[in-house]
This record gives sequence, structure tokens and C-alpha cells, in this order.
Amino acid sequence: MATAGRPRSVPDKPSLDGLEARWDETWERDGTYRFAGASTRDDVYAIDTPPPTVSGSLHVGHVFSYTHTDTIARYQRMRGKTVFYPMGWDDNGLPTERRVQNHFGVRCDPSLPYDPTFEPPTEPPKDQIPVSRPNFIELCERLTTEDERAFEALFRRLGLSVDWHHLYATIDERSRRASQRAFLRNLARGEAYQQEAPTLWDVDFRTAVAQAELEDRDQPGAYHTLAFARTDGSGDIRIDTTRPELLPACVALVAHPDDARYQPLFGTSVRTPVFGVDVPVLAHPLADPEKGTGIAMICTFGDTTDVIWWRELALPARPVVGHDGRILAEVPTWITDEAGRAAYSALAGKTVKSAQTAVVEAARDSGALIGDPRPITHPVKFFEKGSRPLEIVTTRQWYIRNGGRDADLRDALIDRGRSLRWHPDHMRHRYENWVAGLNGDWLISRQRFFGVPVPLWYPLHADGSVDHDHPIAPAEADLPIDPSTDVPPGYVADQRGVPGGFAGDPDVMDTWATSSLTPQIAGRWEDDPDLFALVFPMDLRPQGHDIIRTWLFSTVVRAHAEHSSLPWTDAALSGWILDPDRKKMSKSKGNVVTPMHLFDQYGADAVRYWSASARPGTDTAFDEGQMKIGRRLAIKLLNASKFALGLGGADAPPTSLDDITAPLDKALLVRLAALVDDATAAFDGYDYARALERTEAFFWDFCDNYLELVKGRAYATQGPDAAASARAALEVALDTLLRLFAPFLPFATEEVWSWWKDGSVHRAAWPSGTDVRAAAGADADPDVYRTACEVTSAIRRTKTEAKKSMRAPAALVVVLATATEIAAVEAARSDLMESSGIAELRTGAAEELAVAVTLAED
RNA sequence: GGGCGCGUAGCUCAGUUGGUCAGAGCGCUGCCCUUACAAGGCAGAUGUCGGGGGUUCGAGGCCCUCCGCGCCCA
Repeated sequence: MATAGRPRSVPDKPSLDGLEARWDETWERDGTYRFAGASTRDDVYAIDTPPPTVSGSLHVGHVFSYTHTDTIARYQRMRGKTVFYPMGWDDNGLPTERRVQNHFGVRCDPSLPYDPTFEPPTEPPKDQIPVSRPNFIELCERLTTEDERAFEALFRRLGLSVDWHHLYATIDERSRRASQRAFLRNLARGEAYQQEAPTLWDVDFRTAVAQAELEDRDQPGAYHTLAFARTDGSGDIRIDTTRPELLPACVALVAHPDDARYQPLFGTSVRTPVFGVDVPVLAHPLADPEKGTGIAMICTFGDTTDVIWWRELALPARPVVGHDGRILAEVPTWITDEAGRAAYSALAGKTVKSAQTAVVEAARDSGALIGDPRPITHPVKFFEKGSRPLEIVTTRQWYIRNGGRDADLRDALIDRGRSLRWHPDHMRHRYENWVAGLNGDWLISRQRFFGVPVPLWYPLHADGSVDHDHPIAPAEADLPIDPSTDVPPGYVADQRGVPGGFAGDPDVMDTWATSSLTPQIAGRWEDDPDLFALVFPMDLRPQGHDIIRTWLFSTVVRAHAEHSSLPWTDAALSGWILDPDRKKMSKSKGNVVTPMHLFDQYGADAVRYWSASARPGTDTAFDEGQMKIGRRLAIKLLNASKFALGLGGADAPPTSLDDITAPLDKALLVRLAALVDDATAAFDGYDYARALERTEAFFWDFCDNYLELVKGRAYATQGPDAAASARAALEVALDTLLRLFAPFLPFATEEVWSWWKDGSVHRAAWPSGTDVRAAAGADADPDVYRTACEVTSAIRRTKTEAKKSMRAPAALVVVLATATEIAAVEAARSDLMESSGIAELRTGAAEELAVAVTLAED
């Protein structure tokens, strides 16, 4: 804390302009934020930075949440940690796939071999050129380079203290290797398995999707009442359904076992209208007696409840919807009735929507439709990126166990969540609710083309069919591999696709299957064991609260499986940016604010100030007003610093802590020590907003009151010793405040630091309350400061009410107060008299502080 | 329907274990060209702390209940 005796260079007119470019360059040149390595894990603070989707556009949400993390990173660095703060780009997945297709006019065809000479045409052609998956990945990396530059420029402008030497991309070789290695180890341990099963399916993307990627959307629909004739001829049973088009896939009717209305019918059978298929009437507790007529038709498969009924009641599978979302062309064998077969033929090839119209017409004609359809609005499951309702089709898929079908694993994962420190704490409920509500394992295979390939091949039987039961895995040393191009051990390329040969797994993995390994990817798991040992498990996962069920949970699943640990000790959940109408800001809503102009207008420190003002986890309205305040704060910091450092000129004699003798100065510092303790505790609890708020409040008071009180004395109007006390206290205060502000205002604080100190404030030590308290001295009395401020405030009020200038002299000020307060006034007497222009200051005893001011005659 | 969060000045929000806790900033009003700062400074006004019960000597802070808003999950 001792101040260096270095010549000062305080500018005449401090300014925020140009600070960002200048300091970014200096920090880069000096390696200020480089991860220099450390001797032990305890010396390191490692951050699992969220890789932004680089094919998305820049928006203020990026500056918002990344600022929160950066304040923590800077705090930890100042606490003496070697901070591991990498950056990643998320270029793996559907958004990039679509961009690459459109930009280059290509499409990925994994059946093609890699062409090392391929060059896309300069203009995208009308018809997309099919290219191999490795070629497609190369084009992705080429295209995203420019997006990455834009993101890096943004983050540098924002002043993120990221170590840009630790950069990864989720489709790069390192990520593919980690992703495939983790999968193969899951497979070897039995945590990954394949299964042919009903699967939620997006008919537009033509891929399976996982439970975590679902969302319910309210959709218009209609209840249709259909009459099923009892096969014993004793009447009919009426059911309500919103999906009459699935009538040909009906395998049973089901009612609640306790439902007296239907109990007599259990075990009997009915005939489906229109299609004439006999199906049983069964009992199952999931049937809701309150819903519709209380009895439902089970179709394979209309929704996830159908899947449960199908499994638990051991029903046959009668699929009628194809992977394209259209009714299968071939008339099913289970429809034997001639009229039924004719009715089905009329549906073949129709979308489910037009099939519904056709079935309803047919049912109406046959008299099976009772009354008119009754419109309703109901929640329907969608792929979160999709535009049509999901269907359920039976396909072979790869799964990773996540506790959805195993109570022990689920409990273990819930325990992991409980031992994670959540900021804010209540976010842990989202995790627990999600894990407790899982109803299946994590489906990781996707029938897409771009992504990390499932790293497996399969032998082909003599008849050319695929032997899924004996997958062939590559050696870890060969990773990453692409089974569409690489040849499995023991085979030659010519055997691809021929009977007795091999076939590559055509699927890629879910992007979360790779993103769930960001701690391993960033920490160079297995590629650099020394680094990995220093950074894993990491300290912090910062992320949005909307992806707890996906990113956070899946990362916990992978670390639990591979490392038997949590991937990090702390998770900090940031909120969303809302537009002024309090709607979530998102690209699809078209209410996104791009950030670059905000830096031009307010400066990076100001934008950071707005971000850091938001409490952790709180959704926050976009507010340029806050940025104006932040800008004012940064300018104020420059100006106040100029004043404090400019006293006595550039070659003012160095001060020492021993110079601090004035009670008012001691009082300021003892209050400052309390602030340091407060800000430190706030940061230790990940509450950067509180640390900022306290520091800011102290600083404004410091400027408005302390600086005004000591200004004259600091100019040496009361002699050199009194001046030295003020200057020394000012330096301690400024030194401390700069450090406290450094995580929030990295540019302004660094600028001021450079006026009088060597090195970077961002590598300086976080202040110690104990040290500041020691500088204040054991006899420091905070009441001196408080009382002096109250008296000053009263005098100012009098002058304001009299419409006088603050410089107007006061002939007489009488302070009536308690003995303690009078002692305080006496201790600050000379500063009070000088700062308020008091000719005569008297005191008198009273129970409450009262200040009587007589202004001088004009 | 279940879980979680939130309702405090016109606006945006602080108020950590119940006892100067009724606050800050913006906005508004008035004053001041004060030698760090006029893209400033000083000062001022504004609230049955969502409603109603309860616990307590004492409640924005605790308990119950109701109303409204948001998010997550069914």
C-alpha cells in the first residue's frame, strides 16, 4: 500500500476517449491476463467460459453476462490467483450447418469421401454441391473465422480479461477428440448404449431430439369424439381425441382401473371406426377419468403417454407416420378390412395435417364422428428449434445414461447438484426439479450431417445388413476420426458398404454431447495432463439460467461419469436482458440491441457498469440511463484522481503512512477499511453488484464530502504537516478505490494507475481491510467524519435556501450537539471552517445535533 | 397442476441474520459558472414498503393467507 515515489504524469484534461484501444494493446503486449501456469491447483482460479454461438449475431446479452464473469476473474486475479480464463467458440450444430450451406452453396453428404482439393465456387451455385463431412467441417471453420474475429473484437473492446491464447472451437480437432474419447469411454463403461425405441422426432430436421431440447407450445387443436363399436354388438364406446389421424395406428383403448364406468368393459374389444381393426379395452392408472370421456385411444405413437402405455401394457407397434411427417405409403398389414384398406390408401403420403382432415371426413361419413370437433388450445411438444409438432417414431439411437432410467444414478447426480455452490442459491431448484423429472436417458445421436461423428463402424453381414450388435471402435490414439471417411482397424477402404465389410455410423452427436465437455476441452484433458491437473475440476461455470437442464446438467453428467467429481465447485447463473417492455431480448423477437455503438457512445467501462449493476441471476432491462451513470462515474474517477494526484505538483514529496495525523483523515480511512471488508465479502459470495454498489456509494461521498473538506488543507493552507496528512490519506484512499473499482472499470482505473504507478492495477493486490485500518491508526474515530459531513450539509442547506453560492462566507456557525459530537467537530474544526468559509465556529451542549448558521452580510 | 422468483417513491432498483430501514440513481423543482469535474456541483419534494391476518416490546425483512407478474417443469 505504500505509494511509490515516482514522478507523476497527470493529464490536464483527463478523458475516456481512446482508452480501450490503448489498454487492450498494452495488456496484450504485456501478457497481463496470460495464464502463466502455477505450482498447485490451489493457486489457480479456473473458469469454464461459455462458448458463444459464433454464427449468431452480437448482442448486448453477450456483454452483459460476460462482464459478470470478468469482474469475478479480475477479483480473483487480484486476490493472487493465477486465473485460467479461456474462450471458446460454439460452431458445432444446426445454426452453423445452415449458414455454411447457404454461404458456400454446399450440403454435407457423409457418404462421400474426403476431397482434400475441394474448393467451393466463389458464388454459391443454385444447386447445392454435396461434400463430405470433413470438407464440410473445413468450410465451417473457414466461415466462422470472420465471426470469431467480430466476437473477439467485441470482447476485447469490453475489456474481458480472457487469455486469448487459450481458445477453442466446439468443432475443432481438439473438441472432436475430447468428445469422441469421452463417448468411447462411456461406451466401454456401459454408460452409452444404443436402442431401437420410440423417439421424439422433428419431421423437418429429420432428426431425433432429446428431452432437454423439448418445449411445450400452446397450439390450437380440437377434441373429436369417435365412436368405437363393441365387437359383441352391445353398443359403442366414445372416446375423445385431438389426433384422429392416428386412428389407423390405434392399438387399444384405455381407462383408469378405478373408473366404474369402464370397469365392466376391461378385457373386451372394440372395432376402430373407418379402419375396422379390433383392439382391446384395457386399464391403466395414467388414464385420466376427468379428461374427455375418461377413456382414450392408444396409438403408436401420438404422445409420450402412448409410449408408456405401449411399453407397460405390452402392446404391438403400428407406426403410420414416416420420418418425413407423412402417412406411410404402404397399407399396413394389421388393417385387413377392405373398406379400411381403401380408407388408408386415401391417406397414404398425406401430411398429418391433411390426413386429419381426411380421417375426420371419413369418420363423419361413417357416422363414427359424434357431433362437431370442439376447438381447444393445448400444449404440444416441439423441438426448441423446430417449427412443427414432434412426432414419435421408432428408430435406433445412442443414449448416455443420465439417471432418467436409473434411480441410483439419478440420486448420485442430484447429490452432485447439492454439493455445487449455486449463485444465486435458489437456482439449484431448477437443477433438482429437472433431474428428478427425467423420464429417459440422454439421446445423443442426431440424424444430421454436421457435427462430431459418432466414432464407430459396424460390420456388415453377408447379406449386406448392418450388425449393430458389434460396433467397431477406433483406438483413442487415432481420434478424432470420421467413420464416413476413415477405415476401421482390420479393414480396407474397399470393404466400405459391401457385404462382409463395414459401414460407418452415419450419425453425429448432439452438440450438447460436445459442449458438456468444455472443462475437459479447455483444460486439454489427456492432451496436456499437467495443465488439466492444474485447472480441473474448475472453479466457476458461468451461464444463463435457461440452460441449466442442458449445458449445466450434461456437464455434470459427463464429469460424474469420467472423473467421479463435479466439473466445478461454483456455478453463477446470469439473467437475461429484457427490452424496455420487459420482453426477453432475442434474435427471433427482433428486439436485439447490438452492442458496438454503445461502446462508442458511452465507453466500455460505462457498459460494464450497467452490466455489473444487475444482481446475480436477475433479468435486467436494457437501460442506457445506467450507462450514462457509468460513464459519469468513470469520468468522475479520472477527475477526482487528477485532483488527488495533482496536489503539490508533479514532484510533490513522497508521502508515508506516518504523515496521516489529522482525525478527519483517519476517520475517512477507517470507513474505507469497512468498505474493503464489505466489498471483499460480497465478491467472495459472487455478488459483484453489491461490491460495486458499496464502492460507488463510498466514492461519491468521498468526492462530495471528504474532498471538499480537505481541499484547502491539501493545498497547504494549514501548513505542511497538515497538508501531508491529507495528501497521504488521499493517496491511500485513491490507491484503494482504484483497486476496488478495477474489476468494474478496468480502463479508467488502469489509466489513473498509470499516472503514478508502475505495472497494471489488474495485477495489483486486492486491498486488505486490515492494512487500511492500520493506516487509519488505532485511534481513528469514524464519527469525526460523519459529524463533519452533517455540519457541512446543514451549512450547505442554509446557503442553498438563501440562494447563496457555496463559497458565501458564514459569519457564525453554532453547533449544538452531544459531547461526542462536539469532540468530533473540534477535531475537524479547521477543515470545517475553511471548507465552509466560517468566520466563527461555536459549540454548545445539546441532546441532538443542531446547526445554526448566520451568513455574512453581502 | 407442481417448483422457483418477484411485487418498496413517476421509472429502474438497494435494503445479508427483525431494532436510525423508509433508501439510491434517473426523472422532477430550486440554487450555484466553487481553481478535479458545467456531458458538472449543492440542496429539495415524492412512498398506508401488493392486500389481509398473525408472531414480537418492535416487521419491507419471520409465519399464514389472498391478489398480481415472471420463469422453469408437467
